[in-house]
Amino acid sequence: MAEPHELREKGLRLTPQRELVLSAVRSLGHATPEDVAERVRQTHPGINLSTVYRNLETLENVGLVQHTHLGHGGATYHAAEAKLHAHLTCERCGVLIEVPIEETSLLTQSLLNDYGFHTDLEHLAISGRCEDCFEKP
Amino acid sequence: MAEPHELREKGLRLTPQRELVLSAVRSLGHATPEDVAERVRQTHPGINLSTVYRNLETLENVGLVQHTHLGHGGATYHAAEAKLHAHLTCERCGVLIEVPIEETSLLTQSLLNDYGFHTDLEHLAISGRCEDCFEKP
DNA sequence: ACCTAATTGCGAAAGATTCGCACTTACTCA
DNA sequence: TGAGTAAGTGCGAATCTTTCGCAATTAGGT
Repeated sequence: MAEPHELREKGLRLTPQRELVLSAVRSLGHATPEDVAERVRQTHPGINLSTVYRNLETLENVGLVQHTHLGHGGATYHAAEAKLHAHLTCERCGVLIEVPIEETSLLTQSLLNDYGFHTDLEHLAISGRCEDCFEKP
Repeated sequence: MAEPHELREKGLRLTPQRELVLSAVRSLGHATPEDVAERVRQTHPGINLSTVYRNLETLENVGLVQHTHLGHGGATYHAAEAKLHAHLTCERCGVLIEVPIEETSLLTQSLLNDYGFHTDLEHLAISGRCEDCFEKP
């Protein structure tokens, strides 16, 4: 009667580290690998950063998490079951705005028609200036 | 009657390295700092990578070049006088498609209306799958 | 309980970018 | 035209992020 754990259903071994990485991503929303590691360390201080990286990759491969590039270097991870959304990031203050994917359907439709390009707005953020930062130059 | 050099007009000193960096960016189109360095080395073999980085930053500050994030780590630089365009990058094969900025005006308009967000599509690419890569999974 | 392959920890390596500092050089001005 | 000076350069080291190899550990099947 043991209900199969969601990780096992994906063919993954169930390790404390892996569970903690997954739940950290879920509770953090958008997080860098470093953020995730920090959160996991609260309950599992010894976790190695490599392990975090490897688990994020593994979890992404089975579709439980996703990463997005918000601008510079690092990727951020979020749970895959979160509602589909595009990301707006302010170049100035870094604030992150989530936008329902429907908001962008006119664009993705025309890119498809005109260029045969299948847009994936989840993977890369849209850059710009938020209202506040736009006003004060 | 010495006509002022464009770099001098921006208040910058005119060094061989700086001129070469600028002309490398102009002739390369979209280039990483490493690409730029390689090109500059053809005429100025001794140039240091730090110098390339510093000049790219300087040139960007005065508005002669711009950088764009195409996806992962590195930024790429292009001349600022190039026509305004958004960038589509294929996640799979990395091909880069340039799209006139008007193509995206419906999106930027609605992001402005709905979120007060001033979109800057030059700074971050739009990710997705090109036609070829979409067909073969 | 036992075996095997997956997973982890650790330290090193790789790649990209930045920084400090001493030396050089483009430009200013007398 | 010849200093003087501040910007710019080269060099090496430092950072930061991410990846890798390998030996030790451990989860899950039998």
